[in-house]
Amino acid sequence: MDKPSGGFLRPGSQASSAFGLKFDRPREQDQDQSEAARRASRFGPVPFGAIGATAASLLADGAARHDAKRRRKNAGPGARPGPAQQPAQQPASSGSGSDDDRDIPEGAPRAMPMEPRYRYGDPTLPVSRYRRQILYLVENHAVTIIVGETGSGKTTQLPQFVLEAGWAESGFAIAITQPRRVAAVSVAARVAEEMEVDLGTTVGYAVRFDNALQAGRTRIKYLTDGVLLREMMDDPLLTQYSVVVVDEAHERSLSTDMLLGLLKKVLRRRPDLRLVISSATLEAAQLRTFFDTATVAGRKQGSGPDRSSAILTVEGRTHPVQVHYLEAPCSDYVRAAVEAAVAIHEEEIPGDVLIFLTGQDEVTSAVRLLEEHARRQGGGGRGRGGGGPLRMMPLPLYAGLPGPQQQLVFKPAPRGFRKVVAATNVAETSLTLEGVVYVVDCCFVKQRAYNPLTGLESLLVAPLSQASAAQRAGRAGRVRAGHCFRLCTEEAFASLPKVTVPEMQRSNLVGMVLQLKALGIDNVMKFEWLAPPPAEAMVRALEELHALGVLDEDARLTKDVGLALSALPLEPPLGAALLASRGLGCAEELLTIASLMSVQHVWAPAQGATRALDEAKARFAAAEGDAVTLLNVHRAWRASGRSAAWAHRNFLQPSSLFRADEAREQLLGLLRRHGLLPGGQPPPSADRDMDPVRRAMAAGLFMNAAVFERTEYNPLAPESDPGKNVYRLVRYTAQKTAPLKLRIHPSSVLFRSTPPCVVFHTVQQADSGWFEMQGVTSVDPSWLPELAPHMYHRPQPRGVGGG
DNA sequence: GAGCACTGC
Repeated sequence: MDKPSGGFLRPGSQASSAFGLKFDRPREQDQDQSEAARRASRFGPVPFGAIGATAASLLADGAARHDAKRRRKNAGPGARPGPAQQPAQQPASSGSGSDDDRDIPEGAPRAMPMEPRYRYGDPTLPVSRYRRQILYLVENHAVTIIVGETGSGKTTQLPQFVLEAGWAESGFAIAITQPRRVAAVSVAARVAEEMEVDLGTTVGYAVRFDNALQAGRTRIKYLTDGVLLREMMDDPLLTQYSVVVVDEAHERSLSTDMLLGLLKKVLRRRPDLRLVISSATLEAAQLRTFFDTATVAGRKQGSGPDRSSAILTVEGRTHPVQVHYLEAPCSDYVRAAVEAAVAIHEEEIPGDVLIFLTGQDEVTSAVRLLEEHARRQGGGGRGRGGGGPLRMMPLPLYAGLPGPQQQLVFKPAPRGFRKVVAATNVAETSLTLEGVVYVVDCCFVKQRAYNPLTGLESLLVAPLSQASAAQRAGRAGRVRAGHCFRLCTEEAFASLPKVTVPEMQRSNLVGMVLQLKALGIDNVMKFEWLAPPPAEAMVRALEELHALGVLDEDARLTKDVGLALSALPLEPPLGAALLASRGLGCAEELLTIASLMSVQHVWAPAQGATRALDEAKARFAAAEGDAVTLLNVHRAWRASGRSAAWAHRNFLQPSSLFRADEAREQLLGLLRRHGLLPGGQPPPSADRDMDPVRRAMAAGLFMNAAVFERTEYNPLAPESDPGKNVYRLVRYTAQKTAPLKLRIHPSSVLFRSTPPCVVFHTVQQADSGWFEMQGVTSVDPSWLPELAPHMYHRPQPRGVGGG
């Protein structure tokens, strides 16, 4: 590699280049700030950030409160518990000096300075200045949207404000949902500490497999959105909660979107319930529109809160990040990212570098290139201002990385070293690295895509959205002012989508429709979606559920399969396989297989040792395919006494195996509780006969049945080339263009064999366009019409069937 | 010939 031509970070220089990468003059401001500026100019001076609530309504504070109280009184029993003590009852401290010197209209109420009577919370966080406004809005609006930027403290403080205002009295609790379990647990712990209570008393959490709660005592409850959805199955109106806070709603995950749609329904029935949604800027307006259209019975009667949702913007506490773009597009972003990182290392003052790439593969090769460079340079970073030469310490980071190796990334770099972390999207939201000052962003992301015509879900590399890019850039501003290098031109960046397409619109909806049906929502086509999924995707989900026996001819949940499946925390096809296993006498085996298949990262990443990984896999490999191989793995794992050392020797991740064990226990318990397996005796086992196991797999995964068609040879390849074995989906697909080319994924134990008929768990689309089947089980094609008569026997009604 | 990130009574 060449020496950098230097200085590309210095603002003011016309343009700069590093290793042949030319970056434009840096932008003055980071995304968020310019967005804030635009917002301000569009809306005029924003009184303490409140956009949804007019200044007039805020000025009418006292009167409105009085009205609200009267209304509540008239609402009769069952009405909201209501704040006992209203901090907002304080007269507006208009014009008084405060810690906020923004331009506030004369006479408008101002943020109240922290007062000693508030016991809870951290008054130094930006959100604390908005306590009074937040409580006002929560009191008076059914829905409050808090646009809280990173570091505003909303996640920890909001529930404390609401608690102290009396919303958790008379047995009510406050729910705060998180998209990730680690977040739910760690935030709960932090809030308990802030409030000086034991975790699991006043403040608790609930995530799958784990909770710290005391019924009747826990007032602030952090939970994953999935857990809240599950709670709705028993208690559709969420009667134990007076306030539900949906955090990180802008991520627009499948379960967040579903939850918001359901909460809109709940609000109609429960005028006493308050919903607080935290979101990033770009999504906030859409959320407001969604909730504004709520027509409410309660309002006609003059009870209940204002149905127009309110938006409050709370600034974050991060440092500015300068954004740099390429002058000309690059053709290989992995190489370009490495070159940029090297240039930063050699030219810039200390501070860690975080590189965003799309996949494990890219991360591994970037780390390899960085290591090569580090070796060649003998550690030659200048590290201006660092005193002495700084050496580069390249590290990988992705979700499948075993725990101990992930930990390396979180340790501060040893003295004299600069960490350069090559990461996938984990580092965008799930994991936070301290000490990052430079972000290099390839501006692509690997994400789920769903084609309702083929009914196949796969992972594809797609251009990043501007919103995600802003989030990635923000990772450089946590400790001090930072820099973000986007590996695209500014023009190209401007043409990127503003926000990421919600998962709802690019997923298979089978699981979600099942859950809605279980909640008694019969007409799922009419459900009010925040982002309506494609009609074809809905139709396909209904067809699949019908084929699985979950829905009857009238699209109602069936008593046996439908109700049972909705109780299981499994993808419907795996759940169906588990249910089928009971009749086939192999529930013992299917419990194991379903658990392992629903846990990620069972195998450790090869990290160069592909041979060794293959050999390890070969020790468990079964001719029946990957499901039976997992069964063998689990039997050997148990025989080893669940030894972590044994797992490591066999390229298995003990943490994943333990998680699968937990899932297995949970599933077994659920089957027994619902009378689907008798208690007090072990589940039926097929022992050594794997035919029932394969039948059970086919009974659940018959949608994904494929038959061997032909071997395709590449005319240019040498004669020794084994060619590619082409499979064809058995079921009909609505895709009218070229037929799908399916093959067995190289990670499958069946990769080198050619079973005539298989069912698979997932499919992956390779760069070459091939769909590669993963989690493959060889089955007998004659089983299909037997096990799935809806799909493989009946004449085609419309779109389904055939084969 | 090789795995984005999550989640669930």
